[in-house]
Amino acid sequence: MTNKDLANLIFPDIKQDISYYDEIYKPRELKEGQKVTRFAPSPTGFIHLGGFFQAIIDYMLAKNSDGIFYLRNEDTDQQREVQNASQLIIDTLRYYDIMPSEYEENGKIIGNYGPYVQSERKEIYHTFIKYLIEIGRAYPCFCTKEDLEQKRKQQEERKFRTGYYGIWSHCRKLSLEEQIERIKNGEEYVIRFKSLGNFERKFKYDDLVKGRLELPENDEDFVIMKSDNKLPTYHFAHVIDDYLMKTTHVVRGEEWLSSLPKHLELFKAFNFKAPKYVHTPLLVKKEGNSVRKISKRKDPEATMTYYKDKGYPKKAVIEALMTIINSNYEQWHTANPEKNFTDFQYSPKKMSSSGAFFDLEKLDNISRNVISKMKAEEVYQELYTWTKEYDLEFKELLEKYKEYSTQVFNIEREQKKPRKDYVNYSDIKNQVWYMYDELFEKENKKYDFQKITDKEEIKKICTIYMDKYFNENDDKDTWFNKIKELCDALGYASNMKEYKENPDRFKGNVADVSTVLRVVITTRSMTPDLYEIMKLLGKERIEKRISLFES
RNA sequence: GGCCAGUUGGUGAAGUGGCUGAACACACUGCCCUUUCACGGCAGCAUUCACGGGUUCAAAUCCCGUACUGGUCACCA
Repeated sequence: MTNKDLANLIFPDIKQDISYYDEIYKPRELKEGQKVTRFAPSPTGFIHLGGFFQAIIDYMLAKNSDGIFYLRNEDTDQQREVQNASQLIIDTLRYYDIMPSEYEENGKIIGNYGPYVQSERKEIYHTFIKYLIEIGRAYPCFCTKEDLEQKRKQQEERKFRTGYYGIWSHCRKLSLEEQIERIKNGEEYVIRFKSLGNFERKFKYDDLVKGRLELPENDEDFVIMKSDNKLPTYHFAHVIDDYLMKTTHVVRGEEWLSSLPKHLELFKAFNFKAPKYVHTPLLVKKEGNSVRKISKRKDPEATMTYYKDKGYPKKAVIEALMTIINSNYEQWHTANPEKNFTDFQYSPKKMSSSGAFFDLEKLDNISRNVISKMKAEEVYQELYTWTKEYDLEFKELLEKYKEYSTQVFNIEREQKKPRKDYVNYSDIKNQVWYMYDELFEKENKKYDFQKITDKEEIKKICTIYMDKYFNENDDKDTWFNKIKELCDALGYASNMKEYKENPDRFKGNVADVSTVLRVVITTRSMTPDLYEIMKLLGKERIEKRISLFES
């Protein structure tokens, strides 16, 4: 009886040895410095903000070095797998325009290192596991859930470290004969890695984000192949795939740091060169006084669909994440406004190594800036696209009044200091609804008058203004001068300085009078430039609104 | 509990022994500009870098200890 017999018993169909795959997956022809990165999510639902954050880093690392970014679907956990999730992940990457150059979609493999779905790579993993068994570095374990549970209890009681290691690794000591016999008897088993490490021994490791680390060696005989579906665990699949797919840099969350010794020992057992690791800080959120990982279940903003639903421009979302990734990104971006974010040189070393808050307020601010820099036509297009999915009523209005809407969005826009009214696309309607009669008329109007609230006085101001002063063709200065004339005629101060010096001499000032007009026309006391609003609405509609108010 | 990591303002953070009397951005506050609101401009906002000790002429930066926070300890990734 030899290890080889055991290996053949477990994997009778595997004929090739591991060198076979070195023929298939040749080293990539990389120039000096080119990086190969990957995004490797498990398809358990919508893409998570933290995952997306890592995908951007992967993408940056690859683009910065003119390297390769690929996508691998880690679907070894069929229990938690969610239908369509893998498609959703691709859709999100496509939506944000950070597409990998190698991936698998609808069963179609794009790239030479596939398949890129782990469940399709079973035979590969089995070949490598078989090899490990042959060289005596892996063995079957027949411990049941109950056995393990009991072992853990004992360890806790006796204040030992929990885990399957050293004297606690029961099945490691089984004889070859017994192993073979129990398998032949049809007993359930997993395959465990046989660790040679010593927990008391530390080794130094340089992580690209965290810097120098001191970690204990792994001594656990962790599971590398599951019993039911014979798929590998993450630890094993990671090592094999990133070796075969020639990943140079592994970007993953820092929750993986503690299992790094396992991975490193596996790489060593195969005599593979390990990739470099970029362990990114977790995205956290404040809850009361404590801080916790941002969670899909509790936080709507943890799911990438949130940003699409709200209508944040893609650029804004990426920019917000980039400022967390490297805080000097903002300065770079203001200095190079026309450049694409991928031109920025990302540096893992400059990344904060502690948990980062994703600040929605900051996102709002970035988003305002992004939208304020767009041309009116672009706002129209983006908004229109958004409403198709989220606001059909508004979509119809946009269709009906395309030219007009573009002009509305252009109020105080294409100028040196554009307004920053719009936070995101879902917010625009709240800002411009009064520019559309359809929306204005059905609105339950609350007129927000400020200083002048007497209805008769308001009527008087409106009537006299329309009769004697309003002219559709006036330019802005003439328009304002006429408002001032109106003030003089009615006993309001047309000059603010004069008013401030002698407030008692006047009934009010030009601002108060403007506010009256503004509120009657829009119901709001705060709007963009009244002149432009009136010009767009036109005489007829202004009159209609005045009479609507009076009735 | 073991192991690992982190701790600079309300937030993201710059910072690797003297150029920091702690950048920059967001938020906040005040003033100015002004037909409102915004925008913009100006100013303010950490006498101090979790705490305690040490090294040094000099420490947020190096060392030790303490506290707190987070991660991990699955046939989940």
